[in-house]
Amino acid sequence: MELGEVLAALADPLRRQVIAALARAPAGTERTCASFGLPVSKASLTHHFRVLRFAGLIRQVDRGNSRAAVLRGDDIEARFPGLLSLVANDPAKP
Amino acid sequence: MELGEVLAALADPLRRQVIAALARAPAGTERTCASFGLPVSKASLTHHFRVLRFAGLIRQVDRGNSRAAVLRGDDIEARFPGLLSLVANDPAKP
DNA sequence: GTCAAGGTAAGACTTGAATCTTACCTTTGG
DNA sequence: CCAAAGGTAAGATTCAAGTCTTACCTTGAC
Repeated sequence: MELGEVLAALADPLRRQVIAALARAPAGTERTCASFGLPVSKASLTHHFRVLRFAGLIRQVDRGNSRAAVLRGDDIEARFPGLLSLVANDPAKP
Repeated sequence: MELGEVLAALADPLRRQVIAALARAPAGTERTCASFGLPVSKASLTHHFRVLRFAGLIRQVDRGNSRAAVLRGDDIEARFPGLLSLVANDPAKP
C-alpha cells in the first residue's frame, strides 16, 4: 500500500466519489460497482474499481451474481491516518 | 484550494519529494527550485513548481536572482489536516 | 433451458501529463 | 560591460490514463 498509488487513485474525481460514498456509509457496507451511478460505461467501471483495488483502498467480494466493493477502512486509517476523512468530508463539486 | 488538484499534485513522486522536504524543514524555509536536485531539466522544474503553486501548496517568493519556494504549511493544515504529515513521514522509495 | 443483469477482457482512440530542446530574460558578481 | 546562474516561455515528443465498443463469461430468475 504505497502513498503514491493511493494518491493517484484518489486524484480521479469518480474514484474519489466512490471512496467518499463508502467512507460515509457504515463500516463494512457492500455496494455493487453499478450502484454508484457513475456516468461511464461498464468497462470503465471495471477499470476504476481495479485501480482502487490495486491501490489497496477496497476489497471486492464475490456475491455470485455481482461483485460488491467494500472499503478497507481500518487498513487505510492505520497506514494513512486522517486521509479517509479528508475524502469523506470534501464537498462534491458537481 | 481543491482536494482533487492537491491530490493530483502530490501524486507525482518528484513533487511529493519537494513537499516532503519542505514539510520536514522548519516552517517558513525557503529553497530555490534547483536546490532539490531533481533529475530533470530546468524547464521541467518550472512545470512542477507551477503545478505545486496552482494547487496552493507553495508560494514562490522573488529573491531577485532566484525564486524560492515556501511551503504554505498553515493553509494546508487548516484545510486538509493531517495531509502534510502523511507526505512528510512517507518513506522515500528509490 | 433461456435470458437478462452484472462484470471482465481485449483492443482502439483520445486527451492530457511529463519531458526535452532551444531561446530568452533578469540579476548578481567579477 | 560581460558572463554565468536561475527561471521562464514556447513548441515538439512521448507515454500513460481514461474512455468507448464489442465480445464473452457467470449467476440468478423465469
